[in-house]
Amino acid sequence: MAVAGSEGTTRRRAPRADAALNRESIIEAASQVLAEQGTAVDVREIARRSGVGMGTLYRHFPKKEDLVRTVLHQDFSKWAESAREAAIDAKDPWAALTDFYEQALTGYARHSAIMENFALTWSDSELEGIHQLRLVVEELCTRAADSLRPGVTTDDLLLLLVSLGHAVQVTDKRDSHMWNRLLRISLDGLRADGCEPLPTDASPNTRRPL
Amino acid sequence: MAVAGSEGTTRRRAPRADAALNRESIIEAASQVLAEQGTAVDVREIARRSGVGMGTLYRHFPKKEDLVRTVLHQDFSKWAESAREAAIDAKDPWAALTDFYEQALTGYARHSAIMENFALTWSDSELEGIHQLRLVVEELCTRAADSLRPGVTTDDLLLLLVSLGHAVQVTDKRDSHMWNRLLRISLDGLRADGCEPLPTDASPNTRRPL
Amino acid sequence: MAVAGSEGTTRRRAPRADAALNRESIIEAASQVLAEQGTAVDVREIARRSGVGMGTLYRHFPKKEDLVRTVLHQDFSKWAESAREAAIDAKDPWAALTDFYEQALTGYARHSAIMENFALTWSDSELEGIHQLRLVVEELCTRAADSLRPGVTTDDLLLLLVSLGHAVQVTDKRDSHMWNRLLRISLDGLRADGCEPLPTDASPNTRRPL
Amino acid sequence: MAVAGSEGTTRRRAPRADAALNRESIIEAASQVLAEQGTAVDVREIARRSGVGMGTLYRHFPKKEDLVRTVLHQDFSKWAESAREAAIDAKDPWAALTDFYEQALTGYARHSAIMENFALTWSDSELEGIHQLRLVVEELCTRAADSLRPGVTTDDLLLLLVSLGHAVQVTDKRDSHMWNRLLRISLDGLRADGCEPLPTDASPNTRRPL
DNA sequence: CATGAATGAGAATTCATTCAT
DNA sequence: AATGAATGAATTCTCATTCAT
Repeated sequence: MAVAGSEGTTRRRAPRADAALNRESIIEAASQVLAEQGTAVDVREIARRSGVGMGTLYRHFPKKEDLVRTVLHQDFSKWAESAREAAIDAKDPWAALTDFYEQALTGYARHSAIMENFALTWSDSELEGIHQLRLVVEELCTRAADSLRPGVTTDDLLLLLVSLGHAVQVTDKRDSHMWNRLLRISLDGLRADGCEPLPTDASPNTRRPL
Repeated sequence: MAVAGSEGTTRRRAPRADAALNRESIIEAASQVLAEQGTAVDVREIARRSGVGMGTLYRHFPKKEDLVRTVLHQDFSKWAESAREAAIDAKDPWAALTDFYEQALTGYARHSAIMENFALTWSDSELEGIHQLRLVVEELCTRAADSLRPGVTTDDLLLLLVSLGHAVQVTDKRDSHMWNRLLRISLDGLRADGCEPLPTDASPNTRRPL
Repeated sequence: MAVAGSEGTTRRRAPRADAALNRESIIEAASQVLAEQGTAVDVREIARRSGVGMGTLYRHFPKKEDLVRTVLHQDFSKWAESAREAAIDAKDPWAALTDFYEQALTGYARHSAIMENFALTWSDSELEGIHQLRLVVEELCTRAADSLRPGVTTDDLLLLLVSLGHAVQVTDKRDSHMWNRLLRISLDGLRADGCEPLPTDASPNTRRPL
Repeated sequence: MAVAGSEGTTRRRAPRADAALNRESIIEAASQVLAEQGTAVDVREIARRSGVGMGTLYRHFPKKEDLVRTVLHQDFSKWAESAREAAIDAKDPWAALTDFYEQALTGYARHSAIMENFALTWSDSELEGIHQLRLVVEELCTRAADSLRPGVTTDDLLLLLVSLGHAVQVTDKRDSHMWNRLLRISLDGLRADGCEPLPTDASPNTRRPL
């Protein structure tokens, strides 16, 4: 296995003794597998797909969690970046926001491990990648402030992303119809048009204020 | 084990009285544990908490799945019922809808296994309990038709519940603030006020139609 | 369960507190079950079929083995008796022998536990029932001495019974054809007609004596 | 476990050399244990005797049945081969047949799992090894046709092997005397000498035809 | 430094036997 | 004395991590 120059199952193996290439192979394979199956994957599946042995994998990442963290860091960053780019091209702040959600939900919401982890850590941003995402949202929030109903915060937008991301995962892969409707609904709810402001501070559990 | 007079975590060891008590202990413990940890729990943890031996547990529920199904069935039904009751007392159809969401999200959205299962099966209602929930939502949807923006379906409302349910799980237990804001946003997005209708049929992946 | 006068699954339950009846129920159920499934049966299956509780069963037979031994004792005796009776009616000693085998193989060779145990203990007759069977065979052997090739012993005839009994178990229940052919072959091999005698004493591992 | 330098029951722990050695250890240990105890063995016993951990065993054989099948396949083939070789050297077709039985019964009839499986599958030859054995018997049957009483089939000879194999298992290991006598008897019954033919086709349950 | 085989602590399930009622 | 629920050790199989080569 891992014959120099030949091709295993998926990835190419370091043709020479360059550890960095191996590391990349592992991360790439792990990203795929984590996206497909979430963090509960068997480490051996990752080793298999990356074309390296278990020993090599564990040399680079002494614990499964180390590898997972690394991959999530990277994938979160890619996610943030792709969504940010989608937002940049928009003609106005509101379009930027909607394009951001479109892209974020289309591109990465099927990444099981991403969503799994996003759900757990969106608020404390322990992962660098999540922090980036938060920064993007923060900027969008600021820029679209005029179109947004008053009181909407970055955390609101992030939680909405978590929430819709889950809706995406839960609906049929070939049918973006369902979650798109939900997105439309939510975005309309975020609009300034005639809606009363959201409460600015802590007033938990309040029923509708009328 | 199950020392007389002492108290385990939850129930008494039911010195013998009736097996029904044990069965209840098991279900109750399982409900707790499933709520906390989802369906991936170790069966032994359930046995431990209910104060019974493995054999007893397996006498009542020959397969782990039997126990899980029983608990989910029961908890889904309780969920549907509690949410329905909250809706009944409302003064108008719209209030019924909002109260329904309030209650549904407050009461059970922390139940990991419930949400886990809801996410997987909300659309096919294989579980009796989910079917009940769907019926409730269906009725609410019909009754609030005037207040809802045109085109909103039962499936939309259910997916919204899945989605917000996840948001609840993801936010701090002692702070309903965050998800409540999201609920407000979503409900406003569902309102008829000046919003264009949602597309009635298949028009997937459309950006905002304007 | 075990309602007086009513009928459970198979057996009747002791209508009054007569332990002897219970004991009989247990033995009869055990006999059935052991015949069907061999000694590896679940004790609960026996309790179920006999209509008594586990406690009662274990009161009568403190160990599974006690019950098994009792049943085997009884069934071996019945076996010996039925085979002996078949032999008694025969018109001559040789016919007695063949009728004995016919009956022995037809009647009990499907009794899994019997055959299982017969295989293990045929030579030391630890069980009373096996001893009876041996006595029957001994007598048949003596009476048919003239028709049997010289040197054939009771042990030969018993081992043949073990051996053919296995053949019966191994062949299709509805086709006695196969094992009947084997029986014919073996019986012919036992006949005096022109065959040299079997070695009288210990000459183990000898190839054909020429 | 598997202390270097010490010796378990059978093999060395194969310090690493090659997994093939371990695989062999496992198969060899399994063969022994299966021979001794039949297919109901505890997998751990096999792991213990081969000096490997459970994980190793399960790496090589993902299911208990895989291991059992592998061992049975191999041992059946060895059996068929050894018996066939014994038959080849014989001076005439009849001697070939008797030598075949001698060898078949001497070599493998103590192998519990072999006989267990042979009993279950002798007629449908699902296992490759059994098929080989059947082919050998078929050839012997054809070649010895002149010496055999008319009507004897391959199935008769196979069932006889099953039957005598059981007799071997049932008799004392150090005394081949007993089953050898039975073999002599059966072989004589198979001879053409003055015996009426066996019924060619279906005439089940017939008593002696006279 | 790479490899992938080996490890062994779990996790689900079964069943002889005990014991509270 | 009868009941059948409760017990828990034993059994098959999995997977993160280590280690010999």
